[in-house]
Amino acid sequence: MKFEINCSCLNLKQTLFCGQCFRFKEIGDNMFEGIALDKYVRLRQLEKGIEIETDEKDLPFWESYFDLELDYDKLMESFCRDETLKKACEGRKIRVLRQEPFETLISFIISQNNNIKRITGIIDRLCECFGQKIEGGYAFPTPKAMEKLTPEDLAPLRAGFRAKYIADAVQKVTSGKVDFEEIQKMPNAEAREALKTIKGVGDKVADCVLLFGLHRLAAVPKDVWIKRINARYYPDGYPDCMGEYAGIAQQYLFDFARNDADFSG
DNA sequence: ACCCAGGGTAACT
DNA sequence: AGTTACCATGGG
Repeated sequence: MKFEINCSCLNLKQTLFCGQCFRFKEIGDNMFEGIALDKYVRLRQLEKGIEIETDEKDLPFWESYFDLELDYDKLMESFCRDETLKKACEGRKIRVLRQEPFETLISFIISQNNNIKRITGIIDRLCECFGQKIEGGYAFPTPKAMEKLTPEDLAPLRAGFRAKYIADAVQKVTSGKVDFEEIQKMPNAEAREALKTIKGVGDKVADCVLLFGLHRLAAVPKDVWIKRINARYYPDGYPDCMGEYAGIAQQYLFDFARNDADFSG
């Protein structure tokens, strides 16, 4: 069934392809399809919102996924008090999605020292090999479905040295040593340390899981692009207007750095 | 052939 | 505490 949703600040193309999620494709003019966890969806960009094509029972899932409750107009107004951030927000309507923690963890372990195109390919193969077949493709594999996998079993993914990290992450999650419900109760610094007990998870990947998987909007993953932004524009730290939403600001700065800002010199 | 990619680890000073 | 080689793979 198709549902029209009115909402501000949601450009699908920008939101789905800004490096926070890896399972969507553009299938036509302003048309997209993809899978999150075990749910397939088709999306269309409207002038003042989006059209969601999905089973009626899954509509609340997708409304939550796009975090439609959060007032981005108010946020943008605040961000624009900073000159650099104002430039970064110009022409961008990106929402930070509410993704599932395990899928986010595995995805961003794969992301380390890697590029978005290849990350997407590895995740595609992961889902085809170990995920359940569903309408439109393959679900992201559950921790249980991956429980016994060794790094050798993961060889078909061609994830390179990250295979052993994936295996350790699965082991920590299935054993309960890493428990997302417990981590969600912790303050940011403590939650980050808990995630870092996983092999191959450092500050950056942990912050990605906090921001994209646990919706901790103050978390700022510092990848190479954000480091360039920080060195040039924020050598003395971030302005107050980012506040508790610095993670969202970060997503605009990241896309700005990759597409608009000139870092040639 | 060389360099880089939404980094982290281990082994050094 | 701060640097550095190395880790697989694929694209420019």
